[in-house]
Amino acid sequence: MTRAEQKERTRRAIINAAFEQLSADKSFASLSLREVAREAGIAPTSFYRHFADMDELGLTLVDEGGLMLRQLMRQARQRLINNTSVIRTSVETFMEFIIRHSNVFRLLLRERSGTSAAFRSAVAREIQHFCAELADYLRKENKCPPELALIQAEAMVILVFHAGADALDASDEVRQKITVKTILQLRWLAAGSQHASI
Amino acid sequence: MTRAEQKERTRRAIINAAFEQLSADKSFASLSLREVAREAGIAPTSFYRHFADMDELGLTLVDEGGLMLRQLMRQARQRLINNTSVIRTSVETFMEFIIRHSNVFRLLLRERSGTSAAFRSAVAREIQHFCAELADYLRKENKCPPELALIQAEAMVILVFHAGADALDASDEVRQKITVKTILQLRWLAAGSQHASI
DNA sequence: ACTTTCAGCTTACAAATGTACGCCCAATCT
DNA sequence: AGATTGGGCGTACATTTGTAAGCTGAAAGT
Repeated sequence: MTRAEQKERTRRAIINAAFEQLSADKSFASLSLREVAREAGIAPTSFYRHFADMDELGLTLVDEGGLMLRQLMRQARQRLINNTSVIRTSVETFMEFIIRHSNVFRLLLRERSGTSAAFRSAVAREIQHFCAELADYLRKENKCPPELALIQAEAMVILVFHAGADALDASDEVRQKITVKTILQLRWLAAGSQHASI
Repeated sequence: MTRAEQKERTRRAIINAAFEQLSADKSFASLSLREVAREAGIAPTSFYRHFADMDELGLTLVDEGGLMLRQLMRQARQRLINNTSVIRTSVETFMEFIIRHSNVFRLLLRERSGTSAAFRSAVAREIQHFCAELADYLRKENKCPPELALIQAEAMVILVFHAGADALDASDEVRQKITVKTILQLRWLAAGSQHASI
């Protein structure tokens, strides 16, 4: 095995260990370097061969999380081809994401308002992408004026994100109700912005 | 000075010390018992004379923060008497609150998605109050069906909360833009729910 | 007047953490 | 083949943490 391969392998081990340890009761801030190293199966000091400190690791996690989110969006758009309602499909896809990758979503959710400015802006950037692409869609579909489309998209993303946060701790049944509720809220927003622009 | 008075006084010193240390870079979770005790001017072990552990202190802080929020709402309603727009007044009052008590707002914002289930539900309860009272207002004012009013209120509160989070780090100018944007979003919601119920 | 209560203190300790330093050895380079 | 590089390790240390145990003195109770 080449040296670069091995290095990349332990780097992934560290990243995976960190994602693994994140949970409802454990935020990234409460993760210690030693803990991560232990889970990754390396000595504490070996950590520094890959990241300067925990912050650097954290930013990597946020980037990867954002990437997953964007992949989710593309997945949702693909589904749209054979389906009617944008809003319903998007919300349902999002809900599937937070079930499958709840730790990733929790990371984004928490660091969005966390103590590190770098983390906050990293998450903000990822969400920004999310909003921009949705706004693009709204412009084409509903012919909103450009700035209004972005404002509408932002509101929608906020509502979906919050719904996801609620759904994290909920049972399947409750999650279903949250989904329905969120769809309703998004439709109001869509209808309201249409109505107002006339 | 009576003994009970003195006890209450140091209890407040602890609470104030905790609020004092909260900031953009310092979450409650990153606060240590010793740190709080130091700031409050007592020995670390004396802390236990007032709270069983840091969690108990934290829940007290959340309760006090929620109380402040409800007081804010009453204040907003009082203003309404001499004013026309509910939405504008509410958003502006909220913005004033997060400027005056940014540490309190940050606490609620963070613990809403924090690592302690007890904290999360405590914050959720406070926000619930917020939503319920707004829903009440919407029912009377706009004659929405009861459940729809609550759903609308929840969406509005989420949007205002998020706007507050954004405004925390922003300049006066940017905060003004956020305010305008949020008002627009809330009006869309109001219009959309009216439109849909017809 | 005396006893009891109890907020606050000092001392003490075990556990965990970040990280500096230096060794080792296999992959890589010359 | 020999020299170099660099990922991984063990040891070590200073800090910080939560909290247990026991003392003190003044307020409150009798």
